[in-house]
Amino acid sequence: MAEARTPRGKWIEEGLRALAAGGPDAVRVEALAQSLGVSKGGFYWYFGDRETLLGELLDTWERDVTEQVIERVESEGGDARDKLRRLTGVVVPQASTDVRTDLAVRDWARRDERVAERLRRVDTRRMDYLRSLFAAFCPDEEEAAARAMIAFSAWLGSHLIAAEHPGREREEAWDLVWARLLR
Amino acid sequence: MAEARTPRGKWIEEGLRALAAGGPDAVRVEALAQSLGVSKGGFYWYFGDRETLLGELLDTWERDVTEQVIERVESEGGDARDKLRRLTGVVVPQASTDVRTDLAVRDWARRDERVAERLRRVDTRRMDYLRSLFAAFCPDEEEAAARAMIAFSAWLGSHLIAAEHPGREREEAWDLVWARLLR
Amino acid sequence: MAEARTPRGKWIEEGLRALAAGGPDAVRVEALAQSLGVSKGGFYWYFGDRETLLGELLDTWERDVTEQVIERVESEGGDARDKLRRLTGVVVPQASTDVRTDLAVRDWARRDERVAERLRRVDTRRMDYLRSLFAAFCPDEEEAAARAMIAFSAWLGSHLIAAEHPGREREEAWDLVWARLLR
Amino acid sequence: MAEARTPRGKWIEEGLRALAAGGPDAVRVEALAQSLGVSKGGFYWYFGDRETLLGELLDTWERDVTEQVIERVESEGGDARDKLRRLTGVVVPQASTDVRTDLAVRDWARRDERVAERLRRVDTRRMDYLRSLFAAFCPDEEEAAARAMIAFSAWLGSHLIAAEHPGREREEAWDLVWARLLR
DNA sequence: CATGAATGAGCCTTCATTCAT
DNA sequence: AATGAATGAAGGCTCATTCAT
Repeated sequence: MAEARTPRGKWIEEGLRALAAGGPDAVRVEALAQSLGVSKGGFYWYFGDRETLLGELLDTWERDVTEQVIERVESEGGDARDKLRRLTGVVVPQASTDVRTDLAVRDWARRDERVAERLRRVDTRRMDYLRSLFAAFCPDEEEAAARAMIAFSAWLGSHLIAAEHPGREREEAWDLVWARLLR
Repeated sequence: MAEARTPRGKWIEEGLRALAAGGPDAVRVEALAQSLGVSKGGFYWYFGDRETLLGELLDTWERDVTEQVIERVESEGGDARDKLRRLTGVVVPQASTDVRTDLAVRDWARRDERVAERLRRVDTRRMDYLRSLFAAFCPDEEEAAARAMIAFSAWLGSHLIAAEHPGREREEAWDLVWARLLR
Repeated sequence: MAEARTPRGKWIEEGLRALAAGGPDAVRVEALAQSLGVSKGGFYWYFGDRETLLGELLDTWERDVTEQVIERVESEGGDARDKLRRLTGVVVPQASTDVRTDLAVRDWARRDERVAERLRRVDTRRMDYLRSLFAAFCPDEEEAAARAMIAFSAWLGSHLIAAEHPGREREEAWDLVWARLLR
Repeated sequence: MAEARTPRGKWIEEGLRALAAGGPDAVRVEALAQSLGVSKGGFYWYFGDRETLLGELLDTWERDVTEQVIERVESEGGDARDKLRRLTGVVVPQASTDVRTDLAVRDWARRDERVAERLRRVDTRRMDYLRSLFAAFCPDEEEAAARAMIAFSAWLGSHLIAAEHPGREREEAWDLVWARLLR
């Protein structure tokens, strides 16, 4: 049994990389093949179809940013505030958990209802988790919900907003926002 | 001299519409022509090539979401809180000020440094304005900066996060967030 | 208004030629373009789709081998026997009425129900006409029907059967068959 | 020495099936392998390349529709008319003697001179046999030749002509034709 | 200004074939 | 003999662009 030179996983990995970098349109069979140093034909051995790959990219992303991340955060213990701090800091050397992948999927969802549905599922799952963490130290349910939303928005916003020198060091401003959320 | 059947502005308008709906890749010369009910010939008369149109779309967007919006908000008077309230509510039947355009540009910026530069300029301008409004009733400068960021993030986030039933009515949660910012 | 260098009709003509020579699979956009001395891209100006061309080839063939042929045969007068003689001899410098086109369509029909349906329509029309001609001098209806079938089969068969020296000159044998049908 | 899991004959059988169903273009190595439930590796073990298989399909077909059929018809005795009746009715559960195979080969012959040559050989052999049978009760040699041709054409035609309701029941009309040939 | 037509590059997919195991 | 994997040559389709009128 010969080992695959370019196993299925490699294609997905490269696909996620491309997705993060350039959105779904950048997930081009030929480009992936070239990045992997193989001929594009080989792609079809595994996937039959570009659509299929795209679907599996979403599958992988979905799993990694929900179950996997939550598990990781939970497994290390600590109180809700610790977990929240860890959550944003989860540095995973995985294309699927790259914020850019998240942003790319969000963009994609705006044009494709199937993706939108998935995103709804994923976001609902994440918001539920976030809210539950905030609820651990926010007596008011509404307050917890609001903080969860701000936290999520802030995470996205900090990667989306391009403003320079917003008064003082950008980083510091976000740290302040974050500190207030954990108060 | 007859009026142009399809003046420059029409192409830009349609271009912005396409950009908002499907991102830069959706700004296809042929598609625009079809939407306008003309052949693409006229397009090349005005723009020479697709890149040029794309550039002008950004020009238009840049002007509309900065100067134009600020002017409009300022011209109607009131205190800073009034202006902030108006800011988010600015309902303009213009493709350029559609949030989706903003999101599309943000996505685009991730792949194109030239767009990123523009976005930096625009975001900086907006953040400055936002911060100045918050500063009007926030004695602490850091606090004003933090609120400005949250406000901007919340604006984007409320259109980006797809979670369903975040505890209670989605709208209400965002209203709460907004109310806290204006406190 | 510039004259099309390669008008729609040219593509159809070339398509029929390819169809006659190699069956539907030989109707390749690229091959046609090359035969016409243009780039394959131009094809899509007219047809949008290979399927569309294929459909129009059938339309053209259908019209040419029914209405057109019958009209031509009828217009020159004479009695039924004259018309029958003319029918087989209709030498038209048109790809659509080339026997090979007929055979190609027949082959195609075996794999594609939509084509089969068309062929049924066409064959029914032709058989009706054939039968009506035979009926003009065959008192017995059954006899006319049988002769029509033999005539049609003979027409196809004479182009399909590849046997050499069937006893004597091939041509003569078919002439004999034909003579008996007109008796 | 284990038996071959998929012996040579299986490939040929499946190949003939594909040929009958979709013509030579449908004889695709991968498709055959899938039908046989194996990978295409074995194919190249036996045949080296597609051309070789195609050649053997023709070999098999040639043998089966000439020697084999004639032998079978002869072996059961009876007079010429009996044999003729049996000839058309030869129901063999073999892909090679399926009329569709015959039609496919005929189509193929139009595009490939090598196949055309084979078909000539086969048709000559069959016509000779047919003529000899008719000659047994047709004193006139020309008459026998004509009937042989009509018989052959009718066999092909009855499977080729798609007309509906040719006056009365299709079947009956062909029976009448056949009856006249045996008169 | 605008149309009809055509070009060519780029991408997706299929399939015969090859190769190491 | 057979499998999993990969190659490369077609061939279909899209789209920015060009050009003559």
